[in-house]
Amino acid sequence: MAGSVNKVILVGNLGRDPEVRSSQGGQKVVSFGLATSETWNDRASGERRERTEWHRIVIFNERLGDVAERFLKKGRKVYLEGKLQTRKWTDQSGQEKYTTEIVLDRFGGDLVLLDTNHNNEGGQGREQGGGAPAGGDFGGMDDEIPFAPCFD
Amino acid sequence: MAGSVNKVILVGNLGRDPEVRSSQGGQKVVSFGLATSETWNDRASGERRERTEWHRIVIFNERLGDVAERFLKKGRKVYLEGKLQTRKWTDQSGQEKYTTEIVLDRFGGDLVLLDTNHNNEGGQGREQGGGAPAGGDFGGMDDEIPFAPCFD
Amino acid sequence: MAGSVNKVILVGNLGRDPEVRSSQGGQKVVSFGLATSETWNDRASGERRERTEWHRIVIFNERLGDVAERFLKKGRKVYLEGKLQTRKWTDQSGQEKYTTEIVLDRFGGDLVLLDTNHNNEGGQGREQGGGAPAGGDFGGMDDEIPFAPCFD
Amino acid sequence: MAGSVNKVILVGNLGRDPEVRSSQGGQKVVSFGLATSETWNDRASGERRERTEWHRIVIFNERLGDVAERFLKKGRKVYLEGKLQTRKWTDQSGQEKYTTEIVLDRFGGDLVLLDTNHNNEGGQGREQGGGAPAGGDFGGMDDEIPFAPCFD
DNA sequence: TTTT
DNA sequence: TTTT
Repeated sequence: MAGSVNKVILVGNLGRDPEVRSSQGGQKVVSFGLATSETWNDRASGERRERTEWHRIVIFNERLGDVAERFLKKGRKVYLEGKLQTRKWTDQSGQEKYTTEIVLDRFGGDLVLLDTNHNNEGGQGREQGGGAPAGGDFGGMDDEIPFAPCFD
Repeated sequence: MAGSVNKVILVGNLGRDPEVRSSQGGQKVVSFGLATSETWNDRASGERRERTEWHRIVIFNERLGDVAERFLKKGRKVYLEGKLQTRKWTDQSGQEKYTTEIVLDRFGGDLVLLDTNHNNEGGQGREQGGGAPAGGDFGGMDDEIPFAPCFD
Repeated sequence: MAGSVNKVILVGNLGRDPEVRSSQGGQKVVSFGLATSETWNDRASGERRERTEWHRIVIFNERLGDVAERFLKKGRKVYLEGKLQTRKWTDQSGQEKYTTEIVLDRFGGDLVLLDTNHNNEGGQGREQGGGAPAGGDFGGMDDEIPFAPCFD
Repeated sequence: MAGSVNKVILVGNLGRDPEVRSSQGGQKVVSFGLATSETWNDRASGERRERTEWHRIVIFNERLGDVAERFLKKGRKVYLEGKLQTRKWTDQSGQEKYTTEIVLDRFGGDLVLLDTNHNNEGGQGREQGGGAPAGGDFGGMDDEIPFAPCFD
């Protein structure tokens, strides 16, 4: 189809430790559920509302699967890039069902750990705080750059 | 869950003309199926392979719904940004089913037409589409999936 | 130009506290430098290398500017969505210069705080750990969903 | 800085045919200017306004460079994914300057052609472009900007 | 420089 | 159902 894009970008938290399995071809496959949530004020009642969305993540990509297996744990926050894929399957009663997953495979995908200072259950293993980058100016860029004008 | 992101970016082609309905609240809702495809060379056979993925798009956003209703037609290519949302519903036999949709609502979403010079076979710049098929089953997905409810 | 997209997605750390100013129109404008970094193994030497990139962020969007002013601090990690914009300006010696910024304005942009448990310098104000979502299954999705097959 | 993301997503049109050069290491490098534009209604006057933004694209990625060299031409519309990178260079008068580019390299990037049926004025499906202008000044930006060095 |  |  000459040019299409299928991309999902998520930042969320793992609901459980990842599951690691092997595909038919002996390839490692890592999967987990990832939660995102959004909050808003209900228009009618004015009440604060929240909705959590669960996403099925499936990693066929070798390198990213290794990262996931080693570093991802229940509760950790992660940035993730993949593609949408819907599979058909048949349940025990013979019913056809569809499941949509976010897939990271050899053709694409990305995985970035966002909370390296994650305290474990035990509480020790705390890493040093803050992700403050060294330096901290505008990267050596000219300080005399004038204030950004306002368009419109 | 302080800080999550749920974003889908698609470039694909509409399988049919959009369907326009009204939600319980009288709000316009526009929906359609969008196809993306990827091609690759099979590792074993070396053959060229292709896989088409169908996405259910649901637009609650007023402005984008208007754009979709007026300009989107079967076959047109579009860039689209939304969020993933999975709904549970019950079919006629009482079976619970889940459907994942890409939602554009008042909290976000984007829609960009990519082929404004859409020429048909005839070539004379006629906007195509014709008798928009009443159906709209979204890629073989169950046709009895109920109308997407409106959140908020 | 019938259909274009200009989008930047960054996850990085603030180099300094945000600066807050007012535009000509009395509108609040918040700006800061954001650092991203990438690491890789040098092909020749095999050494681990790192490169930090600094981005100039400018927020014209009212709501997001408020969020930035109240919650963003030096060192904090943030997910951010904006567009690229290059401005021409003239320095004191009359030289023309160009600066590229990531702009969040009333037409778009997003800002998500990623480290709510950020320890401040003083160390107090620590919030409770972990962003582990409640529940933690695949969101009520059917547990009998079979293992994802491997494509290709 | 444990975990950062630097991603640019653009859909735009090439201002000229791509330039192809070789880096110090003999690697092919393809570059071009890409235009995006946005239109809006001015709040005060109500007038329709348009702003075009020019982006410098630099492709170090071998596979994508080949695609760009073979298929991209002046005027073509393309979806493109890369990362932001700002380079410092010194002009002939010894002035330090900075240039921000969107880079696609071996670590990432994507390129999708969006108008394969690109018809020229003549209409007979001829790929356009003609005598690719030797210039290539990227949106009025300084023509003396030196060739982008190759990292790694 | 593109495009509508 | 689209598209090449």
